[in-house]
Amino acid sequence: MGEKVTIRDVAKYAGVSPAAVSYVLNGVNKVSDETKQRILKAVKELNYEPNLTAVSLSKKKSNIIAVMFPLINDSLATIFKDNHYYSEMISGIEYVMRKHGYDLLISGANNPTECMKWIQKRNVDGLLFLGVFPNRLYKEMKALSTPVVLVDTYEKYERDFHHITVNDENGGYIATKHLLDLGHHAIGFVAHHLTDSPIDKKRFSGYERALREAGMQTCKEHIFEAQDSSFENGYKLGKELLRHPTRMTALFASSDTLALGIMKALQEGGKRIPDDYSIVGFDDLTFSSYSSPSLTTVRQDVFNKGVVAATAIIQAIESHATTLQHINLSVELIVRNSTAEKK
Amino acid sequence: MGEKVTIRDVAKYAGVSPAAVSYVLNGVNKVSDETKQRILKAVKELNYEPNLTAVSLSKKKSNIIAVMFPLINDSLATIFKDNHYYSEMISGIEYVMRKHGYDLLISGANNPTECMKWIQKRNVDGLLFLGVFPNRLYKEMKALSTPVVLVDTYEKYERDFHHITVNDENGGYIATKHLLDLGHHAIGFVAHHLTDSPIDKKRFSGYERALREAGMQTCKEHIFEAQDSSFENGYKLGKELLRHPTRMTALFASSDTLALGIMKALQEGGKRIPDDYSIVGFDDLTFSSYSSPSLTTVRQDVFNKGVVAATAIIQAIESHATTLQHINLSVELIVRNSTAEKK
DNA sequence: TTGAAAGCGCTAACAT
DNA sequence: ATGTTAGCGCTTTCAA
Repeated sequence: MGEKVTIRDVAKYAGVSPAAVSYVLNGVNKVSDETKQRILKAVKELNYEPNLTAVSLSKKKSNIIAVMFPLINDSLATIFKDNHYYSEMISGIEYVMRKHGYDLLISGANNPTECMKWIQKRNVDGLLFLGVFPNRLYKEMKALSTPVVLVDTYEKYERDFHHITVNDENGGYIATKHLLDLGHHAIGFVAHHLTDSPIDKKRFSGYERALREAGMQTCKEHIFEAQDSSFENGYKLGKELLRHPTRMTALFASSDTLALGIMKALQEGGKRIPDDYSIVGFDDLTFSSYSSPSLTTVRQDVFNKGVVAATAIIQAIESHATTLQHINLSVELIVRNSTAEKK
Repeated sequence: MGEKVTIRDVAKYAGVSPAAVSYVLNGVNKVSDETKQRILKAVKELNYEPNLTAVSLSKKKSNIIAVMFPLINDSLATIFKDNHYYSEMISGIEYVMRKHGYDLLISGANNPTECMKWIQKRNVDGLLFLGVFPNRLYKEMKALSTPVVLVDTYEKYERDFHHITVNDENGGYIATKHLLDLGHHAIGFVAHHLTDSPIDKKRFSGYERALREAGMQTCKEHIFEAQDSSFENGYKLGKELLRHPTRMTALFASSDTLALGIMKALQEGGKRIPDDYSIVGFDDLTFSSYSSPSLTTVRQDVFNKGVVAATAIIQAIESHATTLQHINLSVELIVRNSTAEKK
């Protein structure tokens, strides 16, 4: 194993210069067909594999793309653990990267300075930011010459980065419309963070639009914030709901995990879903169809989102085009058993 | 941004040689305190960050650890998507690696040759194999000088690699014992793959042991294979169960996802959990406590498993010790609402 | 204690 | 078409 064969070995073996080998390997058309064959043969026989570290140093290109997650309590734990969502997306990202010869580095980021340093040191070719980071981070990022693709972030940064989003406004709209069509009037909206999260804002405006079209107004008492997208906070919120009688008969939650947590608490409190409450989630995670009752939700194709994000960053890296990409993916309503006509 | 400051710039600025700077940065005690301070000052003022690619090339150490997943249908999809389990573990791994200055590369592997090549090319310092891979892969891996830590693989490779496991046999035992204690006699066992999966075999022997101690025999009709750990296959199996009347009153499934899928199918078929069937899962994923009913399961601390695995690989890399580590983590039974006394 | 210089393995400008 | 050579940025041996 230790006997690493270098480009020099190949060159010697083929009776040519290292440069010639490099040319052949990099598709530089400077070598006669005859020697080319000889070189290729040597490569094969010696089982030569170029050392990517050396290539990186020389080309100043690492073929590594980093996927950054916000850090919570100094670890990816919460985000990763409670939100399936990201693993599905990473699958999509990995798939594309592997096909294109890039490797995928996973890292948490919170401190902008640390993050910037790390990017420089590691020499990554591109960055994918999944989720929402502290504002300062984005600001510093702008100074970066490395291409950045943002996933799930809004207008604020449109001018500075590529980004991939889904049609959250429409998602909020169709979810709410569905509930209205079922005859519900008092419909709650459960956000993660209404103030911090651009995504939630969008979903909320879809919710508002649907109500408005139905001639209704949003009502303060029907808006809730869970702080994050965990089951647990959904559950807590559900318990809270049980304590305060309300005229609501339906809820639209900004994520499936939240919706499922709420549903659980409500059920434990003796409420029946969908008889007492209709519930709609957002995302359509795998297990949302396996809950009891199965969850009506706004589906986004998360694997595909990963594919699109990875494709975008690779394109940004390889094309040197200066135009920013802004891709907005569509969503669709999946009606299952957590929603029903208002009694 | 482009103006990358190199070690030479620092040296010049401090009026010393690049070597001196390198010494200081690497804690080599060869520099007078006076110059050391001068160098440190220069580093700070120029905001110097060593280029890790160059360091890698020079030191022949990348400070990158790769986490390998088996590829299914050419993507991580299934494994990642349907099994939450891995995301929780990655959180643990990332946490430790970041603390120790390693970066985490994620990659799928199936073809052993490709995999080996990739490892060499990328110059990774260590490998973490999550899950079960084709036999050929392990065989080739042995030739590798790079340290490898296996997670969830058994005896077969004990002599060749470090590995982290949980006490699966005991898990199978306590799950079954719990069911027996509740008065169940006909207890089904649902495996992923009984033949291929060393984990399932262990869990199965725990199951057998409990039965044996209770003076019972395992019964062929009570053993099932789901093929993988997806909800979906659990669901299918549940549907199957509905079609074939059985005297079973309890089921122990080798993963939570499987258990939840089965539960769903059974519920849809009008069966009541735990009244008609008691169900026990394995893993204790976050959402297992949020199902209806919440799932009784064998808990393993997956985040911690990641922490332990990462710690082991780093130790293997840095200590050059030749003794193989074999760490077996404990499990515990979490009794929730999917199990009850036999009526 | 300090520094010059020879690598690490590859690429690319330049010369032949 | 092919080879020479000077980097890429850092480490480390060796000499001063």
